[in-house]
Amino acid sequence: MKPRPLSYQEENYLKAVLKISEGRGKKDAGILELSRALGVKPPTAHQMLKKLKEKKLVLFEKYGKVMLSAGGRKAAMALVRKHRIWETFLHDVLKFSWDEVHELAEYLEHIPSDEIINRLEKLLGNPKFDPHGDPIPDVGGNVRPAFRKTLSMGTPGRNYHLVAVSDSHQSLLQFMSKYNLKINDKIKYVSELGLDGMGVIRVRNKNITVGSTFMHEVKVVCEQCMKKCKCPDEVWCVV
Amino acid sequence: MKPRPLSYQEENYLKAVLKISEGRGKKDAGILELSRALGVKPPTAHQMLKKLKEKKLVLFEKYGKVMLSAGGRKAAMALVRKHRIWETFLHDVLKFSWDEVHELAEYLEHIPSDEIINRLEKLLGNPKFDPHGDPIPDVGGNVRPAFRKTLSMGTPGRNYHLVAVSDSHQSLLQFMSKYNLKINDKIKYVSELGLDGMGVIRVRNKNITVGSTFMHEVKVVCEQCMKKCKCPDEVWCVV
DNA sequence: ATTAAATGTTAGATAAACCTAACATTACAA
DNA sequence: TTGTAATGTTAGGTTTATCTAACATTTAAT
Ligand SMILES: [Mn+2]
Ligand SMILES: [Mn+2]
Ligand SMILES: [Mn+2]
Ligand SMILES: [Mn+2]
Repeated sequence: MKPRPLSYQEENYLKAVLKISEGRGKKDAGILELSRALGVKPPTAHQMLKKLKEKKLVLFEKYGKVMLSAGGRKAAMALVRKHRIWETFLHDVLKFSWDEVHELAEYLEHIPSDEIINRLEKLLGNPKFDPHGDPIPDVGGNVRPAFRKTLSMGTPGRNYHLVAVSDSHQSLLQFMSKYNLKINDKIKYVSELGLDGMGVIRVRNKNITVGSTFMHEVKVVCEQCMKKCKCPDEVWCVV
Repeated sequence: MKPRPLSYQEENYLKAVLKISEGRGKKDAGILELSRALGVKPPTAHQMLKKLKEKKLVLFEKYGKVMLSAGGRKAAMALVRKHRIWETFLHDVLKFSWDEVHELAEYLEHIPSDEIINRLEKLLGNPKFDPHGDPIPDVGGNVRPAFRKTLSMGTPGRNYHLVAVSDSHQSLLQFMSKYNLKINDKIKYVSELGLDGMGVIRVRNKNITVGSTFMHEVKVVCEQCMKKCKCPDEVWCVV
């Protein structure tokens, strides 16, 4: 077995930098955020990031923030592509539920083969989105920009399309299964409750009271924007 | 991500002990053989085997040979099952050729999920053999005993069924593709050439001269034994 | 029975990825 | 503007899996 170009952990760190630095309007990542996301202590993340800087995969100055280099971004995107194609395979072909696929894909994404991924993609009919509604990068690492906001950023009274959910929040995913909420459902943001960030939504003529996690993790696009995005508060999310 | 019960390498060592100790009539494995099979130096293998002995996965006395404990054998068999089911998936569903699947399965076999394997098995129609003709252990880790010998152990003049090939010998697998030789082909062992272990076989009314690797790596069952195995020189192979 | 070759063991070193404890810098709020 | 909280850095240690060099035992051939 030939040595991998990047270690298992190097890949995970690059993916974490991508997720944090390009999430909800941000453009760089701090060591502390990274260490939390990766479940390690700050000095561990710091050491790894210094190594990735040596390898020219990240841009990172002393006491500064971290960004991906072109090469680092390409590697991270390749990982996201693998992750989402595996999730789609597990969901569509092996019939795992959407709260089960993320954890398994965390392992499968590190299998060092682009060819498996390309063949799976074809087998699945070239899907553009994974089971959680997140866009699947193409072979070149490009994602079609996905504009969306969290429900908590929405305006009570308006109609939205539920386009994506957090892929790693098990209990949220199970809550949604229970109420039969799915990607692409039309939902109305009825009202804010003003208590613990809760709110009320209306789906298929039934009101559902949802909690703070739902409000912050579920991503929506407002009806007008389905055709032409122009709301200033909808953010491009890669991950 | 929860810690694995066994590390990636511990799994590989157990599989190597299984392959060597239960291959062609043997019942234990030496440190030197193991180190060669694993591509490490003898002290490395020695150290790991001591650790596996602590964990009660192998039986191993000072200056003695290595055998699997019941627990170690179960873990090793689980790995072989995963390996062969992944190989079958890659071959049957993703259409990889039989010389490509082994290397990829070396990675996939370590994905820590029994459920993926069970669902793949069902998807594939509960196959009993992998693309190289090797038997797939069931959920309990049992393999149906497979009696077979190498062509070099055969008798010139007799008819055989080609039942299995080495899964890791790329050039042999490519040679066989070239001559359109497949699992389950009926072949006649025409003659021994007495030079470099070469021989001549006859398949579909055409003679093919084959080399030493072919003679030693291709496994066959003689026609009579297809129904009832009784040749004393046919050996039970798990791996 | 002796000796040489093959095989196995020990000791000590290294690299990767993690840790804790202590220290340094930056950000921001009073 | 200055002090505290948040964030980042350094130093030094641990574990796992690897290595080399030296030594010990077993096996097999003379
Ligand atoms: Mn995911
Ligand atoms: Mn996803
Ligand atoms: Mn194989
Ligand atoms: Mn095989």
